[in-house]
Amino acid sequence: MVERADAARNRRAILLAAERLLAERGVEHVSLDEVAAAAGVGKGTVFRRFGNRTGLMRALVEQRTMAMIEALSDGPPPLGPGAPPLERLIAFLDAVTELATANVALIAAYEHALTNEEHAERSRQSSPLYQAWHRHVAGLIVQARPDLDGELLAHILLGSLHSDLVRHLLARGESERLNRTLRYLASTLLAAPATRTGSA
Amino acid sequence: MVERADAARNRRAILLAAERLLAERGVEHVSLDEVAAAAGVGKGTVFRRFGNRTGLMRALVEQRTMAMIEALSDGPPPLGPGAPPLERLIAFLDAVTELATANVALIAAYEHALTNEEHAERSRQSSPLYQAWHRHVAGLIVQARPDLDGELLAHILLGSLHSDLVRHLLARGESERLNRTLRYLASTLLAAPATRTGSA
DNA sequence: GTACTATCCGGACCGTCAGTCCGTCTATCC
DNA sequence: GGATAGACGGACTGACGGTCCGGATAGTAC
Repeated sequence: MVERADAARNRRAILLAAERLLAERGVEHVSLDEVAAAAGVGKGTVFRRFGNRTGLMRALVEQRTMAMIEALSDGPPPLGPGAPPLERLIAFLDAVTELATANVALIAAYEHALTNEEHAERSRQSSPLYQAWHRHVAGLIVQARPDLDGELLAHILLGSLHSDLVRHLLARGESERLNRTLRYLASTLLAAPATRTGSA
Repeated sequence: MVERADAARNRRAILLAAERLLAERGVEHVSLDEVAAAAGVGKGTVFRRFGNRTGLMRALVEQRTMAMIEALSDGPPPLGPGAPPLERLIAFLDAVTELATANVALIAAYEHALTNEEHAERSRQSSPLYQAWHRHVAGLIVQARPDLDGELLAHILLGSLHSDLVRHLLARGESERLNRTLRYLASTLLAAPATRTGSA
């Protein structure tokens, strides 16, 4: 059964209203009651559509990141397949920094909702979005440097995009600085192993 | 005026109860009502002592980290002053990994409480504990590599201790793996600049 | 021991919010 | 036009963080 027209209309209205409110007030100052009111629907409708607060936030974030995720596997290089690992990694970091920068409020809302979840294995790492990103980065690292712990390093790299830090930097208008350091970090890590003790 | 004996007794009881409950159930399943009940005091007492949820969590965390923070400036090398930067950095990462590993529940509780705070400049980065750590790490990086963005790299390094990730690794009994990769990362970063394009 | 007071105690109370429930309404299909 | 699956909305619930204040008590002075 296809989604009824009124349902589709309401879903759009809710997403739109949520996005607006989230941008206007902070993450913490938007209740689902308000979202419902702003969208001109009942609260029940919000929950029927999105399950819970996290569901709504996830829908918002996915809306903004889907295109990029698809470009990772199907798009043109260097983001998509075809370029050497370091180039792809840098392209990815650029793209993800830009996304994170443009959507701090949204991502903060999503992460926050996640950490408030019940389920044992909540937490950032278990969200499908994060997993897709992580798989990608870990894969690239391992391709270039099979001797490293790509999986863990990918977590650490992605960790620097925690909305906390991004917000901190954005508040001072320094998102470009984040990007520069990430690029540096990536190049240093992927460079051919130096003759040095203590390799991983 | 010195703290009254009953007040001191209650403070200890509350800290103890909170710690126990936090370890038993998860972060999200401990309300201050319960802490009060478990400590055998009224709820008002908890709030008078610690101000709010965050205050209680902070007190718990500080209890566990004070010793290490003092060792950074006053203890023997390599943790304290006297050893070369890389050694000190590695000693610090060892110490902090151990702390984070041993106190995931506590730290998760603290971070979570922080992100629920009202104030604009909440967030991890603004807690005094984090700032002390950050200052230390950033200082060491700059000492060894004045050409790098030590401040930001310090954020990224510390970011890998976000309780999220630590919990993720601990759940699989791999805290030693985290430590190994951090050591590697630190050594690579602090190594003398290679002849490479794209330096920060 | 008594009296006095600064401080603390406890738990009833409040406002807010995520999430549920169910009687009513309506888009869609025939 | 009528039947019905599914959507609608908003009152309701339960939980929680935080406040308040009348009553209790540690500490002190004598």
